[in-house]
Amino acid sequence: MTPRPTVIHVDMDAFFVSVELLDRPELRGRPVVVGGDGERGVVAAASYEARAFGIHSAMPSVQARRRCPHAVFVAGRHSRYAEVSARVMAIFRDVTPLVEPLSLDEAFLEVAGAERRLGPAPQIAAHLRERVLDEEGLSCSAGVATTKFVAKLASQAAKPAPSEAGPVPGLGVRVVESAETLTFLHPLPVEALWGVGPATLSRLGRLGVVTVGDLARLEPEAVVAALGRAQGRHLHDLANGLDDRAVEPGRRPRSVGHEETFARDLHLRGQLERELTGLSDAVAARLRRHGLAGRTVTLKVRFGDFHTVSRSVTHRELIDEGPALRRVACDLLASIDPSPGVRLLGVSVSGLGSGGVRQLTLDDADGRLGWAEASRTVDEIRDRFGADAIGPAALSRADGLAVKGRHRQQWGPSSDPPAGDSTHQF
DNA sequence: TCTGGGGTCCTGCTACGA
DNA sequence: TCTGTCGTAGCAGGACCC
Repeated sequence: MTPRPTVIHVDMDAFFVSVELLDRPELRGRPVVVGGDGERGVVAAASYEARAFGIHSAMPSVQARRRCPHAVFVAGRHSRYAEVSARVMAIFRDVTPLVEPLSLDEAFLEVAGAERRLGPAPQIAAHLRERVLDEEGLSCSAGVATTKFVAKLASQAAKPAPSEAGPVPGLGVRVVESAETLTFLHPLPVEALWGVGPATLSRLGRLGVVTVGDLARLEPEAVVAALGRAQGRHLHDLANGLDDRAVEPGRRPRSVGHEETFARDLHLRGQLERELTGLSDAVAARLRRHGLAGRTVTLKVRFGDFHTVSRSVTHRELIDEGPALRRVACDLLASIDPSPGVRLLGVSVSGLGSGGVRQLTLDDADGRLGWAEASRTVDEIRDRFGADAIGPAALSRADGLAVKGRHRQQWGPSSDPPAGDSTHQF
């Protein structure tokens, strides 16, 4: 018996832009770009009107502005998108508990268990679209298939298309029956497969692969020889419609990190150590919010020429406090010469476990105040007054150098960094 | 023509203990 | 005691995704 399609992939249409248009309806019908507006900013999302000018996400903002000088640039508001996303995900969970969010604006749903109540999967997909539109005023596209990756490709096939005359509505829901899987997949360009980026595309190109069908027809050994064992087998399977990954609700994060590109390169170790204070504080706060702590700390440094290095160290103790994390990060920074100019600095923590157990704290170093207690108090203040209400005193300075609210802009340094600050310090 | 920030996963290398 | 091998963990880098 052929399997029925019961996996749904739902993808919000131009999500960040659509949320902005909810709050600023006067911008409807205009090319709108959400993202960083500084010289080093990038586009996070573009309206279909902006896409008609060739603007797409991850494009440098300066390039987007050149392509469409009359576009409206809007700074992103991550917390607002997260808030709307949570309500959309709640609608999905109302239909099935088996929801696997991929990002703020898309998720997989396994609906086999909901079909008796709500009808076959294509009907459920249409029902979900209606509810998201009715309750949140947002449009989304859905793909329905027997496997996750085909459902994802199907949702892309259901999306609206940009055009100079405005967006052309898509199917809304695209269903790929089991028997239809290969005829759907094989004409697609091979880069449509999840996991084929520029580097893999170029390697496959050397084998004469252009479409998914070309890849499917190759011997698996040839693909493995070109791409390595794991990726080669995986992509060859996908090209043949094989994907046994299940929808996994409630996946735990494997790492938590924070990184920041500076408005201009930093050359002095002291400047970088100061930045590490803010980054470590932000990472530690997020770890605690999720009830997590980690053993491995990784420092990422990108130089002005885009050359990027990382240094990591694994400790016995779990870390979830800013000062302890900063100390480890500064130790890692000591092995790097910043004098050529550092463009980006990042701190991440992996090897995660449950937080709230014995941790590496400043108490170990100098026997003073318990930072665990101070961290909890900081968390409570942020819960009440917002993420920027309190911050490390080391980040308070008057020269405005490369400092921005850790929780404001996410798509590159602003062209107009916030001056001064009214936060409490510690 | 210029490349953000949040992640995941894989590979190759090295160190280390059995 | 020395040498080789194997498995594993840690580290660094790269590719990819949204």
